[in-house]
Amino acid sequence: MSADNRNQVIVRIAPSPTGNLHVGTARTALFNYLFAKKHDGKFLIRIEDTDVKRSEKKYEKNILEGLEWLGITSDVPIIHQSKRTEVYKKYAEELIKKGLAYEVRSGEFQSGKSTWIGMKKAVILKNPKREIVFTDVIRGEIKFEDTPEEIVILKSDGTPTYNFAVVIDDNDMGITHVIRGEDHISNTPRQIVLLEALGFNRPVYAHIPMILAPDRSKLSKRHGAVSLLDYRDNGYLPEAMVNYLALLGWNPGTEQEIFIMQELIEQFDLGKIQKGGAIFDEKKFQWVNKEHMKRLPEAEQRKILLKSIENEPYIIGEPELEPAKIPWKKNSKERTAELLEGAEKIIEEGGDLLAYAEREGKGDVLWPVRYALTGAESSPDPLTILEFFGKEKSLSRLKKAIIMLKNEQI
RNA sequence: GGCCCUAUCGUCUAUCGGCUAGGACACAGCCUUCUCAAGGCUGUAAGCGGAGUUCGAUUCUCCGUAGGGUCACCA
Repeated sequence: MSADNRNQVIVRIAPSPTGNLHVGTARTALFNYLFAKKHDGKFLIRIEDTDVKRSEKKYEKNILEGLEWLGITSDVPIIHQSKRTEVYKKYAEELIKKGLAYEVRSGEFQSGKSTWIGMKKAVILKNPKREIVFTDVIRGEIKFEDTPEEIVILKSDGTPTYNFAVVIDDNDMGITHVIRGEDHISNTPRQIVLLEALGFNRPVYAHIPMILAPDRSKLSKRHGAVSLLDYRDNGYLPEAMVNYLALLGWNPGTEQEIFIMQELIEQFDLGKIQKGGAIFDEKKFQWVNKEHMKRLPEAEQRKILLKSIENEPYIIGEPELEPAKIPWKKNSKERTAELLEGAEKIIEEGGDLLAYAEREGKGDVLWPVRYALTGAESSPDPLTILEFFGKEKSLSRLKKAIIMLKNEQI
């Protein structure tokens, strides 16, 4: 490990604004954030927007909004690579002067598939093939047989290539630990080549495993919500997302499963990160969300509950009732009709339905009322639905159920 | 295909050579008349294969197998 422990820890998340914030990126950001806070270091956000064709402001906005939703914010103003073009050029010129790099007209560059662009020149670093070895905090020693003989550092349009920009920025910003996705392992040797050419120090590397789809393939749009803010829009708690994401690929070695951010910061340990990829399990995430929900004040829970049923089919459309399902357990249709009529009266008068249910038998009253209102096997409790619908809509649904029961009796 | 990474219940994982392999989610069954969600209890379920090291391997080494990543003037 080459980092100097006396120095303050500085880490970063470096997303490129070419799509919405992905759960994988969010977790990488979280691990960086936890590590920084744990060691009283700094966490910063750098937008890698050197690809002008694919970068869009709306994606940048989405990414920043998603991170903020999770409570992950940059300790310094957000950096944009697109504003640092001159810096990269200067370093490239330096390399040319030292004889380590050379300019080439696009047509002369043979190993790329690209066709010719114009009269501008790209800059390429010369590199003797050699073995590169580095230490990864999570995986130990990683050895690469060789490195490419030519590495493009400046594109013909004057913008830096990814690897070049990363190495320069990480150095200029004093990044001590590069914590990123496993998909960057194969970039590491060429970044080391570049950083050595520039005379920089190596950061400590930690490559965290990927988040996988249920079929162990790469997580993508066809697997449902991979955009982080979709979860927010579906009513999930940011605390739950932080908790679940942290547990995907990491655990403190105890049996604790529910954490708040502060606890994660205290217990986080890079060395305890898993090596293999992990599947994002929607079901377990829901459970984590539920656990966090329980910790909320009741009024808050109720608000979220009401919002979450907004789009249920039984709320939007008319429920289709099955007469046989209206009575509670073994209760008779006649008795159930009576009780529903009783409930109807109470609702009309604005009386206390719960008190009525307690008098007549909770299940016998509450089940048919709830079922009459929703037609669903499971839903929030009838009192909540009642509040949601209001008197008029509730009464009309109750009447339908009563008529249905009576017709059945004949 | 080359290079690289990985491999414990269906899923997330514990185990840092001694295991009757533990927990959680999911699933199944039972209980709970404060409806449903919930809650409680119980149960089913795992060390990829083959060598080696060792008194002893899930744990260490090698080979195989499988999965993943990466091979751009994208990031």
